[in-house]
Amino acid sequence: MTPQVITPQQMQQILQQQVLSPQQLQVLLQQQQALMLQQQQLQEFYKKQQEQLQLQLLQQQHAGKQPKEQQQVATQQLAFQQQLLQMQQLQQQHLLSLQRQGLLTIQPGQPALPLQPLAQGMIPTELQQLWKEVTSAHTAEETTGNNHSSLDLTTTCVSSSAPSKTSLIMNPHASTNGQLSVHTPKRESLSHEEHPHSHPLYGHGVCKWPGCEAVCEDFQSFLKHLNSEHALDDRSTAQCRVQMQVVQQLELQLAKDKERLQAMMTHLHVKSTEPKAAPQPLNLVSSVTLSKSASEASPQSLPHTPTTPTAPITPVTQGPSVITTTSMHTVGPIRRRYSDKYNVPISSADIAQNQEFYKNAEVRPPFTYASLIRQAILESPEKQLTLNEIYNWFTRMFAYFRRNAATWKNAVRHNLSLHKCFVRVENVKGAVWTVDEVEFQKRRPQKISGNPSLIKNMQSSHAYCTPLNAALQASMAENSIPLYTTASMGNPTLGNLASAIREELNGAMEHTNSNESDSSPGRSPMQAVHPVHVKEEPLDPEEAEGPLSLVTTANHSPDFDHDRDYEDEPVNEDME
DNA sequence: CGTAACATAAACAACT
DNA sequence: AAGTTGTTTATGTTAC
Repeated sequence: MTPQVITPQQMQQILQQQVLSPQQLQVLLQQQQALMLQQQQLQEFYKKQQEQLQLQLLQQQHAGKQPKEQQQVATQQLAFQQQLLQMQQLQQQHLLSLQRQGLLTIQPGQPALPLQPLAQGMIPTELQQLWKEVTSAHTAEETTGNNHSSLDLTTTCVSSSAPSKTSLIMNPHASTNGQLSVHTPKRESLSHEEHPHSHPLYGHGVCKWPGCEAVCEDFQSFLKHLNSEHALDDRSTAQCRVQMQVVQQLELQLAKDKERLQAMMTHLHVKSTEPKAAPQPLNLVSSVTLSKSASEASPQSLPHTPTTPTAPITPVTQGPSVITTTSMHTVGPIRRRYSDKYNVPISSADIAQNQEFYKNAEVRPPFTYASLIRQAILESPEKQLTLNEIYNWFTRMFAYFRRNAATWKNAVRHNLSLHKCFVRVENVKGAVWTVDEVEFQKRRPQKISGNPSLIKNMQSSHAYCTPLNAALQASMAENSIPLYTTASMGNPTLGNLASAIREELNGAMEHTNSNESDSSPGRSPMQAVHPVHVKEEPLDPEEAEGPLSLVTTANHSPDFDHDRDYEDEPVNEDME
């Protein structure tokens, strides 16, 4: 199983050279919309057929179930399914073409993970750089009215959260399918070519910048507004980023719906025409470049093999199970080395979400050893693990750590010893390691480079604002905290985004809290263990400091079976 | 450029 | 004796 992942480098390439180009973004959006339309047509078509079938079945029943008629129905069904498949193949071709253009970065069934670095992996400065490029290109083309429809997408997206009666027929969880065809992209694109005064961010006298909706009497005033209100600043940059993620979200949604369709057809016994057994991996490279050890460890992972079985994680299909695999202890800092540029902070939700991915793909997790160790310990029922149990957690949860055992085990031990936040507790049978949460939080780096005040304002409001707004605001606020694309969950889209964002925001708050409270007293009393061996520490005067909220907020997803088989089945560690 | 955080390697001791 | 566990030192990388 060769993980199909985009290397960070590729991501950046894509980001810098392709995705963010206004023209290409436009193309992407158009195609996206076209796809959505297709999807809807497909579904409607499907629905009709379904109704017909049912009708016929009913008639048959009344007529007394003659085998002949049943045969007829069967053939009809087959024909129908073939049609469906044809359409789907069309769609797939479309997707493939998108990929070839570098515009589409995901595949149905593709892991969510590779996407995240794409969106998240931009540090503010990079983003600004990119944004500069975009805006310069944008202004250059503004007169020709070229790029467009970002908000269309947004609105489309929003509307998609309404339940679709179409999909309800087959799947109560289906929520987005039929609703996406709000626009006819062709018309829009045409009008853009022809009317220099049309602008993707301007429509119906309103600025369509996400979250803006300022009324602009004419195009001129709109331009003025655009330049004044949406100039290059942190906010706009963040909003742009959010928009990217909205797009990604939609892509994921599409992938998911396709898969759903697949399942539906499968359910209806369409085994004959076996469509796509495996989603074609796009020409992604497994991210072996994440570290040198990884590259030497897995020399086999080469791209260009579209035959590779499906990517290990398909959170798209996995539903909530993927997410619930970890309680939401906020994972700490992220690894910096090698690829840190491309994956800035990732929340615990990320770790949870991508668990399936890391379990199977030999990709180096972007988290620090300390974070992982802590995660392992916190996941345990007793909040304590022996060294060996920690090892086992590593190997169980991360394919990457099934190699080079000597190296990373040493690192684990080293981290355990080095960091004050890990406390060794003598037990009846040996010693276990626990986490001093306060220490851990203390240790967390100041990842928030943006304006913390904004975040604060955010917190009060984020809970109830619309998901998209939440996304925007959150992104505005964080600047360095990613909104990850929620690729999983049965009923995804914005709701998930919202929760994801909430999660992120909490993370953000934690960051700020821990920063701010660095000088404030109040240590968490939660340390119930009795460290036998206390590490010498400088005993800073400000040592007493404890963001209590950190501890309490670290509990987002209670419905997690903590120790589902986590008890150390001896894992095959070094399998090299 | 200095510093902090991190990864990695390795020496070494204590223990099993 | 060999492996495990834990501590410590050293060095290099990266971000800030």
